[in-house]
Amino acid sequence: MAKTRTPLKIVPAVDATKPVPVGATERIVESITSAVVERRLMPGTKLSEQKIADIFQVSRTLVRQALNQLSRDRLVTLEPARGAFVAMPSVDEARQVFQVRAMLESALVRQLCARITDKQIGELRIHLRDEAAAVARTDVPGRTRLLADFHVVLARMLGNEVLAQLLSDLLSRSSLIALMYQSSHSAAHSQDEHVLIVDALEQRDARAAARLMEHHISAVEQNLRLDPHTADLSAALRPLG
Amino acid sequence: MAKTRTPLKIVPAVDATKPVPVGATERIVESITSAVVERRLMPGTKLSEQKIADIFQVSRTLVRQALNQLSRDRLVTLEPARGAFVAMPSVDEARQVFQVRAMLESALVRQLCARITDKQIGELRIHLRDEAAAVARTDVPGRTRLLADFHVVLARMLGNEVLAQLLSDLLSRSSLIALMYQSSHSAAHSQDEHVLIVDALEQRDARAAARLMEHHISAVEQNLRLDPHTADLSAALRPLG
DNA sequence: ATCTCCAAACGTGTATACACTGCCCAGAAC
DNA sequence: GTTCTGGGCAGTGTATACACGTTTGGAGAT
Repeated sequence: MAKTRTPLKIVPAVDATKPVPVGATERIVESITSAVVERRLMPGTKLSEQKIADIFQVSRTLVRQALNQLSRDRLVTLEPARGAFVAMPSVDEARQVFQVRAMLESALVRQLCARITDKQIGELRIHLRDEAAAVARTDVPGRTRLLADFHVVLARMLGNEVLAQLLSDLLSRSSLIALMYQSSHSAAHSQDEHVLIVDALEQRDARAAARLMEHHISAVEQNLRLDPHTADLSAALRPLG
Repeated sequence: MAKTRTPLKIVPAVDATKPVPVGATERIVESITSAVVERRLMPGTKLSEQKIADIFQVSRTLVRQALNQLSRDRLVTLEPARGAFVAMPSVDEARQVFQVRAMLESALVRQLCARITDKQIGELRIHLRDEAAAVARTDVPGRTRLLADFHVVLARMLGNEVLAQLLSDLLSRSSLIALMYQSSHSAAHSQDEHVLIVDALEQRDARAAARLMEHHISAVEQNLRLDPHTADLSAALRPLG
């Protein structure tokens, strides 16, 4: 294994999709989060403080702050006196994340049916169109972000920022999980299910929307390589760092 | 207003109820969290880095780490170049927290009915007894903690640590909210409702358990001084720091 | 040739130093 | 008397220094 190739594909946040963070710490957090979600950083990768500090031209102090935040988001794990690594969520943790998502999001769409406006339906249709486009052109980072954002957009439509924030965290973790236990659930399939959910919302059918959402999340989870040869996989991935 | 009285009633974590944290940062986080939950720190109180550092006999570095963590938990707010303050959740935020709790916890008890064991019912009964005892002897910190822990214990019984962690955060925030918008919902009343929920769990009546839990959370929320003269109250509390 | 042990280097954990921002109050102008 | 201005001070924001634990590479012995 060539040790000389650059292990860190973190670029100082030239991400135009989000409002550019002003604080140095936030910029680092955003960059690493993006790098993980967009599959440029593999689980288990060591995140050396000094290397990151050099990349961002700041001192280790700010890097440590960023890594601490990321560890609270469960995107990186901090091993005492050993360093920070991109998290490797266990199978149990993966299942638990999806269980919580199912709880939250089925309740979310159920309540959303009662108060969603036609204008909001229109916004969702636009989002679905963007998703389909990203899927069609095989834009992996773009489609990953859009498919995740769909769920956050729903939360925002409830007008509940607390919920939106929570779901945002859970979706980042879901991305990491999907990355680790490579999903066989095609993006196209996910996108189809999103359409069905919006259809149910448009018809104000709370029961159907909740059922479809639960089915969607369950489908994504079932298509992870969790249940089968999980021991093999995690063992195979262990010495990857 | 006497400016000379000590504003910080933080004691270096001699809390025997939880497994004592080993790390210095964790100890500080735990102490401040306890102080807030147990009503020894009022919302809006300034948390000076140097003063806290003196109390815990550590450098500002570790205090900053702790304050950063606490700000992520929304228990303190960090105002740039001004300092850290005990958070003052807005009315909107309060409602949103309770809405999310209702979503999570109704789903929680619904699923718990299917798999709860008699042994776990027994553990819950013991917890209820402790609650009742704390209420009876008017042990405000103790009863507050026990009434909140009830919900976390339920989450743990589902075997979902992710959910338990999430709920733990939401309950800390709920405590802060209850402290700020002084609840008229008596602890005794809350305790009674906990008993009813366990009764429903014992009978494996998912529908009833969910309904009771939603009612319970709604009751706590309704008894906050949110809806009425909210403008007056928040204005009155503003210059408290 | 392989294993063990020691030492040096690397990297993290904590403390300290310094710069800079916002706040408070004194003093002057109106 | 009120208001605006400027300087000093307290406190945060970032960087740097140092101590300690971990890892790694090699020398020696079996």
